[in-house]
Amino acid sequence: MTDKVTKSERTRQRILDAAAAVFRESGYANARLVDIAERAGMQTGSLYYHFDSREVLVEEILRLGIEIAWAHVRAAVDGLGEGADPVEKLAAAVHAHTMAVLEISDYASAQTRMVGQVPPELAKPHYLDQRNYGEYWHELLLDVEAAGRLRTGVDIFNARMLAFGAMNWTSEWFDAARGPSAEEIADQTVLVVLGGLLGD
Amino acid sequence: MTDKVTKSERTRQRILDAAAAVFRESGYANARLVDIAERAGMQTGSLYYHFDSREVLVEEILRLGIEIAWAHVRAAVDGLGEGADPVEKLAAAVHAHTMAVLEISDYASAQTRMVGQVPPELAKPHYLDQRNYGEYWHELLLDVEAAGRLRTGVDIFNARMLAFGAMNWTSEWFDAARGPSAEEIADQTVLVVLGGLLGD
DNA sequence: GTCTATAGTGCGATAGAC
DNA sequence: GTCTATCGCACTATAGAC
Repeated sequence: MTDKVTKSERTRQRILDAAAAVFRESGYANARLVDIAERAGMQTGSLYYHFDSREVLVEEILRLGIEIAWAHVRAAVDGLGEGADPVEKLAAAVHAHTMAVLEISDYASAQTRMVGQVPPELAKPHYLDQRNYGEYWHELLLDVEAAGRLRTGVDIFNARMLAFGAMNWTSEWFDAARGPSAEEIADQTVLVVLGGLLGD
Repeated sequence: MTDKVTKSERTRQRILDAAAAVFRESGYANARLVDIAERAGMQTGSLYYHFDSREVLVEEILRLGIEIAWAHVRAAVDGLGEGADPVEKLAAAVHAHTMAVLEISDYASAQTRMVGQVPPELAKPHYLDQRNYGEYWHELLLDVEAAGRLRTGVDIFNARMLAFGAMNWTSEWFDAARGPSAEEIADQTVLVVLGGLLGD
């Protein structure tokens, strides 16, 4: 009847955090369990007390990556209030998603990096998460379209995918040590993506 | 004194083509030499007569991927004539690069897919190719800027990277079997990317 | 040049002590 | 729960026949 988390649960979380960081950094192919274990402060074999396989670790991170990014996006959009301008909502969403990928969450970053690399058996259970998150964005864009602000001739599906490309690719070229900050990149992404999708 | 290519050279080319197709399809991690050999119509061990290792195969494909995409882009841009509008040149470049990635070349597609997945030792020799191609795009954008057509407040480096994101990510969602054709996607990419980078 | 057979290796996974 | 030790597999890579 206490809400204190068990030691096991905390360790499990520590492993997940370590795995997200390692997968973010090394990608799906090059991340080894020994790296994850080391970062979590234990031996490789010990991981198996908490997770059945490398695969379930990957699945969990993919799932949480979308969940966390989505939560940040939704918070930013909802923070504008119910009747906000659809264009402002879209801007908030682009900014929040980009920040989640670049700086806020190793999970979100690892998800975008890994999603195109994992074998089909692992990708398949993840499709539903992607669909749901995509559906959320689809509705943001439908509102923009209904307001007559979508660029003429642009299909709403293509628009979404091109926007995701610009946003998700930022993690490929963002370098925390040099160059523009995450915040700057997120601002620029808003500018360019909205410029691309809106107006005429 | 004949320009007839040797059998060995043709076989080497066949292996490269097979490898580009397999790497494009499966990504760096999941592409096995046995898949490549099978597609090239030989046994795994036979590959080693032509290539010293899997690594050099990957390096070659990364290099050729940029080379081929670049050649298509340059041809499209040059086809407009010397004094063409910088904006038209950019549009031609975006269209050509996207088409190269989506449909024209397994090498170009494999390059964009693998470049973020390969271990650092393999990525490093590839940096120079990326730099040179990036420099070409940088100059295209400088001309757009000089013509006063670049969107106010957009940094030219960020602009380039965001454009590459939109273009390269298309291969993640393009499905030749269903949905919009490569040509349609390339057209839409031109519309959105130019909308994002230009005007105000 | 290509084959078959096999050596070598890196890493995920398991077993059993503590 | 975590450790050490080791198994087993899936590859890459090599050797030698043809």
